[in-house]
Amino acid sequence: MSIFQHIRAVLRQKLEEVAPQQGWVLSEPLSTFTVESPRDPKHGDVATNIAMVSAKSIGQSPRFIATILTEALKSDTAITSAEVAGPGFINLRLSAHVWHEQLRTVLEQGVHYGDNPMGGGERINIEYVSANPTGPMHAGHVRGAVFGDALSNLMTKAGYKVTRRYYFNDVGTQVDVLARTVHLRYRETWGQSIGEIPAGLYPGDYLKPVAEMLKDRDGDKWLNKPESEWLKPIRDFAVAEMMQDIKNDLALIGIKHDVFTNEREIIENGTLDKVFKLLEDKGLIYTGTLPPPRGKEMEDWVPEPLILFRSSQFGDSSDRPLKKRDGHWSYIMPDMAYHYTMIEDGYRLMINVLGADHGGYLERMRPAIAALSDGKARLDALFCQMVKIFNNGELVKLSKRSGNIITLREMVDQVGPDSVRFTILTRDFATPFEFDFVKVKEQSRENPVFYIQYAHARCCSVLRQAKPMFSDTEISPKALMGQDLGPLVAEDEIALIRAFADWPKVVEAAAISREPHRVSFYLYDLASLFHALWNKGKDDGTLRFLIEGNKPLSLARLALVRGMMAVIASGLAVIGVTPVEEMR
RNA sequence: GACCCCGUAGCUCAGCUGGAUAGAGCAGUUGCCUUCUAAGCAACAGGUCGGAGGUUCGAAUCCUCUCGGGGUCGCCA
Repeated sequence: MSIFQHIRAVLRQKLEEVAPQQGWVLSEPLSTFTVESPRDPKHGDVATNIAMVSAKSIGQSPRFIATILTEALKSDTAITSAEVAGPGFINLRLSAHVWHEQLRTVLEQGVHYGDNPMGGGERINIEYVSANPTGPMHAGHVRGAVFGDALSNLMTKAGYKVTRRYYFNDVGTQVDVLARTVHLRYRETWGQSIGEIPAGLYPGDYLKPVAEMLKDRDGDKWLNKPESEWLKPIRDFAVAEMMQDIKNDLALIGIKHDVFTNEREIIENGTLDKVFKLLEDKGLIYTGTLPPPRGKEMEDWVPEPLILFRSSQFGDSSDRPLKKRDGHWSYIMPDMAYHYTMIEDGYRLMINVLGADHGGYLERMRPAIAALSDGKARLDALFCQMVKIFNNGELVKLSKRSGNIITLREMVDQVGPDSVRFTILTRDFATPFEFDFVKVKEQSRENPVFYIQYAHARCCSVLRQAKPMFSDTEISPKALMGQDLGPLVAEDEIALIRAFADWPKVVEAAAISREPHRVSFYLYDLASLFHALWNKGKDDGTLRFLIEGNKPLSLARLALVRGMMAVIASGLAVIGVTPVEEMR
């Protein structure tokens, strides 16, 4: 049980004890009060607003209730002082012993410290990136990619069994355009003059290597053949190559998916037909004509009867066509089948990380999932807001059409993977993100991520110093757990342990709100406490971690250093950054 | 016509499900390396939290309205 849970239980118990004596009637069960470590250390180790929250139902002033409670609390052995403050807060100080036990817990659990059981081992699916294989990873993909990856780490830490999934469309217009462009580049490799890339095909040079590989594999086989013969084989080849490129690019920032699901397979293995039949059997499909969309000029709008899904029965603003006028499936049909495979597989929660430009997706897909799972499965979408790229204050217009893109590879080459990840993960995903290439490059050496890594490196440095000092003593975390931690009494030392105690709460809150950036800020604050402590040791020799001739104190402080390393490592694992042993 | 996101220091952003004097980094000013790595520390300066109402012990946070910026509203993906 964590310190906060313990205090919580004590508070509730004391209140229930005191209430009958005072003639208070507790009309509702108390659960909304908070128990937290206050920002201002003057406010004690732990603060609670229980008196203020319960004031109304009790019918007494918050300060009066708080005064009664503080008297009762003083009998608890973990609590050394309790006082009323401000409008009715109760500020508690806890015995050093409580904090020493907390540190032992950290040492015992290591990188698993902060793991939370809230997920209960439930399998969830997190889909992210999911760019179609028609071009390289670029700046626009990076945010969702890093966010999705960190969210997966976070949810794993919070006790979920996460499948990291990439879903891509390898059917339809886009991949046909890909194939045609590759064929053009292929002709180019044979010395044919192709001129400018025609409008409608993909510009940029990135398909040249693909064409070269095609030439190596197939020779001149497709040179003078009609499109009907080469379209399919070249498409399959190009899609496979592009997916490989994407995987390689993602690996540059440490991203690896567990499962790749593609549209073609879902169509070819009959899942799509099965889903269609299923909806038909449920009476959710009919033929009808939709009104033209609102608020948008539609020049080519032709009212025509189409096969529709009754999604308005499930909260959608309109029914949705499953087939286009030309008879092909509309994109939502394979997507519905894709989600059906996951429902069949037992997933009840699916999280999709999308760009803000996919705003309408959730409204369309949720009804289908409700229908296909009889309301048992749920899709959540997290919309990462747009990334605007600036170059020294000037907005860079990115467009795939003109071939003006900044690739993921360029970003990583110039800024480094850790800085890229950390910069993205110090923003709420819902906040529009301005990424100034020049500034981030300039600041890459002073990126806050190094501040955190530096704290870890300093810990390692202390350990290196300690080894010769204590050549006869084991200084592993497990061994240090058994040390007497009594010498840890300094205010700043206890403050650090207090911060350790916050970590599990940060994990939980971040997981509930799906906000991995909270982890970044927590780690930064933690590192700040450590650096301050370190520098105090420079001013005052008695505060150094290792004190020559005082082994009990040094070993106790080594335990603190080990604890720091464990929490930093535990947090950086969520961010996806490796803790370093030294800064170079 | 409807929906979503954002508006906090000169700049980039935090502010945990309503809490105590609104925070950090960068930029600016000033100190600190004979001592575990100065990629660090300490301090100064910088704000009508877009605006107006409301809810209550208490609002940057919740509600309504409003202004500004971005996104979406297709049989496109």
